[in-house]
Amino acid sequence: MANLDAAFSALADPTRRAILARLALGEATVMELVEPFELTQPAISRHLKVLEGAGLIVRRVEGTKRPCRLAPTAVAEIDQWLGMLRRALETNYDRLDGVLAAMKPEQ
Amino acid sequence: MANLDAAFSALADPTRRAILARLALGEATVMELVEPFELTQPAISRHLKVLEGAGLIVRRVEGTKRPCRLAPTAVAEIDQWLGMLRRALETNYDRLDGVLAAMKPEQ
DNA sequence: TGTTTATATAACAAGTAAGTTATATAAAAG
DNA sequence: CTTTTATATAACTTACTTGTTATATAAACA
Repeated sequence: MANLDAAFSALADPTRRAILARLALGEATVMELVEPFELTQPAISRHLKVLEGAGLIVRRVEGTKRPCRLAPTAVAEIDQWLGMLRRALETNYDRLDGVLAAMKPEQ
Repeated sequence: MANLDAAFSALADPTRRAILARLALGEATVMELVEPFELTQPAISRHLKVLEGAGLIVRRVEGTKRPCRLAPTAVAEIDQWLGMLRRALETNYDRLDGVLAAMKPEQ
């Protein structure tokens, strides 16, 4: 699961999360993604490269433009891994509930 | 949501994800967490500090030991943020389905 | 009390990340 | 064909990360 490194690492940056949030509203070109940020175009281009490398976005070629949109696969992978933690936390809660329930009568 | 930076960043490291996977099986002390890795104790101690800072684990004091266990809050936060992407991807799929459905008759 | 055990911290080296400016490329427009 | 527009890449700087070894602290034990 080497790709989780890239996916989580990509999501660790607030600019990249903001880009994903923007793409959640629909496709956007590089310049459209540059506009809302106080960053240069090369900086955004590199963020997009990171997101693409992590499988979080895909791009198509449209003349000189490169419209980006969300890709589905990485999120599914992340969800799957987090599911392990979720289940463990639920189990631990159940265990705690059990402990508390067992303690109640004596109190 | 400044904590998402810390949470995703913490999850980006495979050693830290392995530690979390171990803690999903139950509480463990620092030395118990060092054992399965080819890393020194200070390295693991720092990983644990990162995980704690991200709200992914909590520790209690038990004599000279510091048993660690999973903390629930951060995973919930992450899930919440990913929910935004999930919903967007579903919507985009629906949209694509719509487009494909609209195309079918003409083909 | 002196030693061992469990953990944390400091100091440092090497690698990676994220920003910048300058420049390259290639399609579009005139 | 020349210019503009959209994007990518290179070179560089600064800062952070992750590992190491050496050392500190404090509880447990003998």
